[in-house]
Amino acid sequence: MRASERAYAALLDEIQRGILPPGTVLGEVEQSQRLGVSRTPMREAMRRLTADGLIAQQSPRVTVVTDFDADDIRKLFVTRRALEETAARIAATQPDRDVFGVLARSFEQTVADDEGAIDAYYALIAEFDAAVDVAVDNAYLTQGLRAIRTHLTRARRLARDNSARLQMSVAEHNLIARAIADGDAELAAHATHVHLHNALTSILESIREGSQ
Amino acid sequence: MRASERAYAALLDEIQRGILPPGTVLGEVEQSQRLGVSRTPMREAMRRLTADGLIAQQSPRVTVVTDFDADDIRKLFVTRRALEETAARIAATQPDRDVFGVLARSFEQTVADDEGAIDAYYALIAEFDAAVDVAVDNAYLTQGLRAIRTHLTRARRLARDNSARLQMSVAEHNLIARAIADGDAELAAHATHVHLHNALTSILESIREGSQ
DNA sequence: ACTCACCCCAATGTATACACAAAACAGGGA
DNA sequence: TCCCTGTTTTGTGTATACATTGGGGTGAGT
Repeated sequence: MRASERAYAALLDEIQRGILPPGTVLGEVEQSQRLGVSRTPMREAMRRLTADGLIAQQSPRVTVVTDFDADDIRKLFVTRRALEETAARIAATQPDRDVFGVLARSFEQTVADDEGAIDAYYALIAEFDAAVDVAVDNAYLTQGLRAIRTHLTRARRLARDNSARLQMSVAEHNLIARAIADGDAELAAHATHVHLHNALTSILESIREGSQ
Repeated sequence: MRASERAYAALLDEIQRGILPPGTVLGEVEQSQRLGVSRTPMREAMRRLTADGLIAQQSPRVTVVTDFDADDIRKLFVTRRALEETAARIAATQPDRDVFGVLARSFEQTVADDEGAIDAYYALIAEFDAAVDVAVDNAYLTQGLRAIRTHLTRARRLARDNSARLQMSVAEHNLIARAIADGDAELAAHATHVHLHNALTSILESIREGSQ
């Protein structure tokens, strides 16, 4: 693996996990020494993170981890809704819908095991997202969704999901996947809308609780 | 201006204008010598263009200008519709709508001078886009729109606009701006949808004619 | 004549030295 | 004591040298 890529992956992970909290100053020399690469690949990694919006140049000399609060999450979900509703509609309209039938069945089975299945759940979501990316067959849309997901990971961390919400989320995804499999574009879009509304509500509530 | 930025701007412009057509191989050394910068800033510029989707690493050793055909334009407009309808809705919902009233009047006046006003027209569009960016106050949405506009410039070049279409486009923008100014979110969204439909149709037709 | 292996070359990836600029600090004057 | 100015320091921007890897070409062997 290339050094620039290692540096990018490492910083991305640390920002998403909150190990590098918002406002943290990232010096090129400091970070490159810490991660054992030279400045060149570190610069490349930091430019990528800047493009992603995870870090920003506060002034010509100081780069910091960008802020990410409840208001950002609301704005993120506005954009997410626009892209995912469109994606769901397209996925339901195109012919290769069999995968979503399989995914729907997977979601049904996931309902069974309720405890400690968080990782399995997120893995299934990732699989679903990947299937959507293939189905929409649209680099521009996929690119936008990828950006959203990058930030979404930060949001997920701020809000520890409770098991009840997870159960609901699985059921919602099941509905979306089934709607796509059935070729019902309207239902797929509306189910996506509802899912995102519930997810946002749950996240914001979880954050409000956490900050008390 | 920094060297990396000059290189980025130069390559971006050349790709958008078609001076560097799709498939053109871009070697780091070759391009850096041509533009009078060293490899380091040229690499940075090329990485940015890669993130933008304007160039791509075909293999580990060869980077080329990405392809951009009618099908790409269709996919671009699907994504554009999702983002711009959302943006229009938000702009119409928020309080600072006065600018759009001013813009609407500008569009009305632009209808008058029909010949050679292409540059003025595009300048006005850019002003409108900037106003939307401010109005939505959403970095994620703005970021997505920015990416779309980058590619849109390539589409515009493929399709030479005719004066009749320009007249219609101005009228459509006028309606959108007025709808936003009036706080009519639904009309703003639907007018945007119609505008994008017409714009796409016109572009695809223009390309079909050109390839004959 | 065709194929496979080895070598060479060319292009990218990385490290580092130098240039430049901005911010912090210290010193002196008001 | 505060402010202004000059200097020092520190960090980014750029150039270049070195490392590494992948591809192509040439040679020999079958």
